[in-house]
Amino acid sequence: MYNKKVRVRFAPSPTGGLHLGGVRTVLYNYLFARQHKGDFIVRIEDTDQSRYVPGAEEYIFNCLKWAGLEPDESVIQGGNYGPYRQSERKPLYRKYADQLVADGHAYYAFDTPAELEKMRADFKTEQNPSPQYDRHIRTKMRNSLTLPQEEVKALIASGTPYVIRIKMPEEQIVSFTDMIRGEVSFNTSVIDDKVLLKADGMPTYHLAVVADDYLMEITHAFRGEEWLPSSPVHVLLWQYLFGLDKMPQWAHLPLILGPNGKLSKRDGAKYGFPVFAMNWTDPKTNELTEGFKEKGFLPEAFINMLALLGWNDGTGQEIFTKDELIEKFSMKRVHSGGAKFDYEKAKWFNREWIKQLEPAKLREQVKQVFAAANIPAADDILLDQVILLVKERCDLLTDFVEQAAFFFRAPEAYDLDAVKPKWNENKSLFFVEMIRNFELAAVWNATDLEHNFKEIAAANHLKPGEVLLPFRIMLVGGKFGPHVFDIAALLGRGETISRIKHFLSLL
RNA sequence: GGCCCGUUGGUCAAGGGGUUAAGACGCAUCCCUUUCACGGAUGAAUCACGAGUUCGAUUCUCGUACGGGCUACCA
Repeated sequence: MYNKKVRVRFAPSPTGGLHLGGVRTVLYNYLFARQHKGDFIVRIEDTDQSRYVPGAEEYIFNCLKWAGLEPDESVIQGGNYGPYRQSERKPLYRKYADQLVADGHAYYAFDTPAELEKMRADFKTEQNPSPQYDRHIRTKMRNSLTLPQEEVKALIASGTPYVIRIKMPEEQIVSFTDMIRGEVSFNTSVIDDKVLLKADGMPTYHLAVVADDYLMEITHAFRGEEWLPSSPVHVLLWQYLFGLDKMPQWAHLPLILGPNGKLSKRDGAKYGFPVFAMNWTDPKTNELTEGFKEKGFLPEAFINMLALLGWNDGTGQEIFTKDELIEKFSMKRVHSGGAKFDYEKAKWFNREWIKQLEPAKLREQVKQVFAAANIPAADDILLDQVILLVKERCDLLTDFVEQAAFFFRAPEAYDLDAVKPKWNENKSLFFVEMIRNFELAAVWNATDLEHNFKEIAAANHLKPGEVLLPFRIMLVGGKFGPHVFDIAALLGRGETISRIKHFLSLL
């Protein structure tokens, strides 16, 4: 299908938590690479040194590892196209910027931040609330287009800080074919002269993404829709530097929206659902933002849910394994419109995955959740039986605590209100007799337990319903859980009897 | 303000000239279950609006409205 080996990249900026949309971008990259037997690269876009956040890079890789979307090449795996951190590639970019200047596609600009600020203030009107450094303004600024050549040379020689800006051509239509939305075009007259190389010698995203995609032989570039407005800059740079025929195919992914528009970090706290893949603690403020992992999501469910947020295979199938996604994913079937994230649906995906996964596949994750809640569950065989019994009533892995804690320790509280009002001497006598019966029972399984229980109830002129709920509360503490005799069977004779005795003493 | 992208039930969405406009989540009712769930059944609920093209537009074109994104020496 493609004559070159497919190479895609995810290029995060390590400035904080990894958001839903980011993981979905990773996913689509990953699926596309796997489907085409290509390479998936992670390149760290850390050209803004002022936004450096310690730990963010490591955090991103931890998230990818958890989600099962690990790259083939990155700062971790290495590769033949390194370094994979743009800050370490700094010397590479300058020559491209210089070449653009030499070819007349870019120029030096000496305006200080204060001067730029003044420009924006001076030219700001109601009609134009955010003036651009564009073809009109650049004639009024201090740059190599307006200054005499000697002065430019002198300024550079004296070490005056400067940036290199692209010189946007006039009245040119720049267009390209986006894999998701078809042909997209822009008029260069309304685009400003973006900075390509900053005063500190670092490239901006615009230069870096083009140079690195070229150097790393990227064939397909997928990124969020928020990049669409700057894509003409990138197309022009490709044209000037490397030729349009070498440019990767672009796909601008639709945005994932929150309940009130763009999904922001704050939405998580506000609406009670996570936005990050994993817990993220801001090193400056120490503020913790909860992640899907810690909230109790399975990675299988998480990527399944993300894959369907903007894509579907057209058949109505919603539950997909990673391998199925690799086989069936298609960029052409990705929606062009943004999708509002629905936490209820996300939980449904998780519930489906919990239901269909074998207890052994759930065991380690349930153990972690139990450990965090101080629930002693050392016996794997017992744990697997418990998981099997309760998993269909769990949306999240953390629900296992509530649903299964009573298997491992006696209830801390009892729903006495559900029992007391209807309690009587007859019921007390029944349970005393049940204790005797349990003590003498030859076998201990759910079927026989239930049989005996009902028989004795009948002999005591009690309807099963009158004593079933009290029995449940004795064992569980509340009105929930699997079939009560399954619980008793798993709890064992000693524990069952002891819980009945304890409860009777409370009445 | 300008530019760009988008718009099928509350949400995710199939369908791309003629359909009773799929399906899923959620919601409601019922069945199953002497708990809570699972499961099953049923139901309410959708083509933003206006023109045009056409014998016929949810589907194609153009406007309008609405939503979103971008508009930094951030990515």
